[in-house]
Amino acid sequence: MPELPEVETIARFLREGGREQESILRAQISDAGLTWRRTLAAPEDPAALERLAGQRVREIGRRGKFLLLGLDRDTLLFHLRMSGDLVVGRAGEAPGPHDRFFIDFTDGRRLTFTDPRKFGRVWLTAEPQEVLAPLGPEPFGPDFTPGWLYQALHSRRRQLKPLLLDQSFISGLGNIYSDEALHRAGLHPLRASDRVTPEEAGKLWEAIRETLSSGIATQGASIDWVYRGGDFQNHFRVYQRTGEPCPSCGTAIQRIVVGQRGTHFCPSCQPWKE
DNA sequence: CACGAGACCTGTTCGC
DNA sequence: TGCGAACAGGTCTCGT
Repeated sequence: MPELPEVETIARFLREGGREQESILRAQISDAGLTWRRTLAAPEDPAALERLAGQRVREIGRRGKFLLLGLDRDTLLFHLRMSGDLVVGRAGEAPGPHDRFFIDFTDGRRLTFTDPRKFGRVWLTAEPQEVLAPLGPEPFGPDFTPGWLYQALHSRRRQLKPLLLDQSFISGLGNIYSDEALHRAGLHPLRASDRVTPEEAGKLWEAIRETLSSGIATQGASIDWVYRGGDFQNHFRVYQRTGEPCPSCGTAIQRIVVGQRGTHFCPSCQPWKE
């Protein structure tokens, strides 16, 4: 599930609350539990989770695809990878089969990290910047400008699709939103980054922001069993629409594999160029 | 530096 | 109906 809009949606839900659910801001941790060892990326020793007890949630944020819980002395970072999710429930209940990590609060609630495929990771650290350091600019941050994008595209020679997926280039895009953004920009996914013109870079800049904005506005995409609530899957232009007509021109959407990822595009709106 | 393959995992859907 | 193959929102590591 989790690309920038889905993680942002979850962060807002935890911060602002939702149906029947109050914010976990200021909730105080009483206990923590780990039911799948490898889910904890740091620290090495799970016994160190004991230091969570007593700390309160002071801040809830997102950086790229990381969800951050700022505590009194530490930060908890969550990366949901392919199938992770964060849900609020009652403390004391038996963990479900896919629950990997949880923190209990003194008010009787529990925040559970659930993740069927076990790819997700949690970091507990006083230095979150060390985990986040490799990330490229935030798509809605001040560093991400059309001019920056143009020069960054030209500082390397990569195919556009894998480059957009590279979190050290730009943070937050995943397979859905990169396909959607390239379609909006009218750029072929295999186009060489250093061949893009300033005008095309400007289009791509705008397409990335518009695509992510509509994803956030619809509370992310829910596909299969993995995610709940969002509606962006009903607004896909190309993603998982192989053979269906392009919403702009009617041409059949094509699927190719790029960097081992399914890639969807309109051969007419996104023509191949050297 | 760029790229492809394999690894890490489980669950669902597809094709015969 | 059954069963193996293919596929899935991500990222890391290794070899070329």
